[in-house]
Amino acid sequence: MLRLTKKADYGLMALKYLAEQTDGSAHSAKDIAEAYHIPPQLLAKILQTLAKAGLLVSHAGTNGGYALSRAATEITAFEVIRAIDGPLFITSCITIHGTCDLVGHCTIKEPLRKVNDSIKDLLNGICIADLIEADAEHVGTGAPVGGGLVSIAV
Amino acid sequence: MLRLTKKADYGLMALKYLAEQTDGSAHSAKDIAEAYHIPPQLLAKILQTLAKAGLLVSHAGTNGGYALSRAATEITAFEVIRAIDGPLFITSCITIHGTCDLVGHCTIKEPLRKVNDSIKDLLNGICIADLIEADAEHVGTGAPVGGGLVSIAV
DNA sequence: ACTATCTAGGACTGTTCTTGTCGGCATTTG
DNA sequence: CAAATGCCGACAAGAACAGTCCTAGATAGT
Repeated sequence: MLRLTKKADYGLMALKYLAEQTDGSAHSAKDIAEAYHIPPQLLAKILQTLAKAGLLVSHAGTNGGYALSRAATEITAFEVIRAIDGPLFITSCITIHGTCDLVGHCTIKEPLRKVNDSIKDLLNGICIADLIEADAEHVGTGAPVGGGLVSIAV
Repeated sequence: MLRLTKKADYGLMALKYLAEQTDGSAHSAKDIAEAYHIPPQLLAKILQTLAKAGLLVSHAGTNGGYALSRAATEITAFEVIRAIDGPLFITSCITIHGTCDLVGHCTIKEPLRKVNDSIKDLLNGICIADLIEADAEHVGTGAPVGGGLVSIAV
């Protein structure tokens, strides 16, 4: 639970891949899929979604493919996840309609909304470029995420 | 996505309910279920799980029921979620075995592990008592969660 | 001792989500 | 035109989730 879908995983990997390519040319879904052993057709879908969300620019035809629409420092993990997996709601109480199955009975909606926002902030503080510098001590670059990136035993 | 299950929701609500009762007596699954219009048998299961996890103490028999095993300030949201939904892994790369479907290919495992830990910290900084003071400005009490509990448009 | 009330826990079912595949169509390059 | 590539909708298998049902054991009150 509290799990990203594989699609979001794949999407992040693909974005990272594109961010690492500095030649400026487009890279096809097939190329990326092969690089990471991801089902090509599935990745194709994901890239299409990301393109529609404006995170990628696409170019059809021979030698076509995808490229980042912005600098890798300007695309956040939150945008990617949101584009692929949809709006982020950690609880069923927080829906698009703002209503809850348990209207009037749910007592944890507000507290959880704050948690929800905190996670959003967290993900918003991480950009694609950060994924590349995986060895850096910090995760966030801009957001006030706080220092406590301590591993807690599961 | 990045969603708590309803069970975890229900569990949190039930814990909050129990934390609000100051009479010290036990409260049955049925009582709580009725208070929140939750399917009684489902809540019963959840409470059993929480009892097995040591977060609740149970008492069978007439006038039996459940009570918190510790102070509401000593039970974190993370414990509840972990007890009900299992270990927290935001990505399939981070598993119990530590292995990834894409062994050797997955490039985002380490960055995401940090995010994972951050979310754990966040949830560990929230206790049942915090759910009650829903109007307080802050969410966390102990963890260095950072100030940015800003709502970001979804 | 009997009964009502409660927890404990297994089995099962229907629904939804996730993952992945297939097939057809549009666009661009050579 | 043909090959490469993106675009899009439909579909299917499997897993996860939500919820129900039934039975057994424990306890308090009478």
